[in-house]
Amino acid sequence: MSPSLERRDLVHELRAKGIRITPQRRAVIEVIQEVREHLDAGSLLELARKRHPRIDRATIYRTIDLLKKLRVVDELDLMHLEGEKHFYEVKTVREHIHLACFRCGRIEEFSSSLFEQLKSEISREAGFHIRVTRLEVGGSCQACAEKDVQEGNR
Amino acid sequence: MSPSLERRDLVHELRAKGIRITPQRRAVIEVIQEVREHLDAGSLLELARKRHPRIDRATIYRTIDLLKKLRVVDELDLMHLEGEKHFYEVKTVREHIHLACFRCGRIEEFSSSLFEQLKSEISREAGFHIRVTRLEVGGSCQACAEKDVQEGNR
DNA sequence: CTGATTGCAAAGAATTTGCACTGCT
DNA sequence: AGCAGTGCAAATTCTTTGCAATCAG
Repeated sequence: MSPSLERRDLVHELRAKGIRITPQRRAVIEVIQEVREHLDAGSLLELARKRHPRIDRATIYRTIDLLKKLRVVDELDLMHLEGEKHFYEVKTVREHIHLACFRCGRIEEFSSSLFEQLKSEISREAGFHIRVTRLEVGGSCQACAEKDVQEGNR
Repeated sequence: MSPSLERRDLVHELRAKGIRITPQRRAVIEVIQEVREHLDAGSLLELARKRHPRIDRATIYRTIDLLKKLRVVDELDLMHLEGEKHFYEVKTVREHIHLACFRCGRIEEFSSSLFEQLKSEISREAGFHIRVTRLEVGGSCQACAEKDVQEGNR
């Protein structure tokens, strides 16, 4: 129920920026901050409704849009493991990579200084001003890779 | 009109694998091989119809699926610059990164040995067996980054 | 010949929009 | 009080599916 320690208090942060905080927005923001899994719009709606029962789908999407524009959340596709939904997570200090297992569906997170180096290289060599990056990797997680071998898949 | 030199002849490659080559599939494959831009299902349909006028939307999607499963094409989101379409490209020897400019919409490609190193690191350290990766970067391309500064955006 | 592939039409999933009403600051 | 934000319902966009007819090998 309490926000994880390493995460900032988004509600205050946004209010300080002059963003209007409605109960609906508060509900969405709290859910997205407190739930560790990656949420799609549907589950976000479901969870936000526990706090603010009359909240509508449209408000969820509008709030997500707002948070994306403010750059406080990242949008993920997670390799479209389950349809074409998008998933959302609060931006972390260090960006991380998502490893999606096609076999068991688990999502692992991975971060690496090589990724940071790669991003600097991109800015430097392509003269590209990076606002957001998304690195998704699909394949088999360790456990499933072993099963693949046993079963002769690969 | 002629396929670019560095690309293999997919039709023969697939037939060798026992894949049935229909005129519809041939049309889709030829288009995807010959056109340099990233195509979404809609433009793929339009272009494939020039070769095989009665081809249907469903066949496009089914063929894309087939090619994805055979791992001869990659699916891209290109940062959802224009809606939620997906884009397709024939897999290249070396995977590359797509840089999407939010301002002018241009897509640049970038490849780097750091990316290859990062992928090895992921397999090694996470024990993850990588099948496909997608690295997309959004921001401002060189030209637009300059305009951003001039206009005080940033 | 025969099962894989296709076109068609309809359904489905995710997201967006127009508009009158509500409520934050 | 004023205007940004909301709920509702309908619309849009992209993709998938069921089924009878067709065709590649």
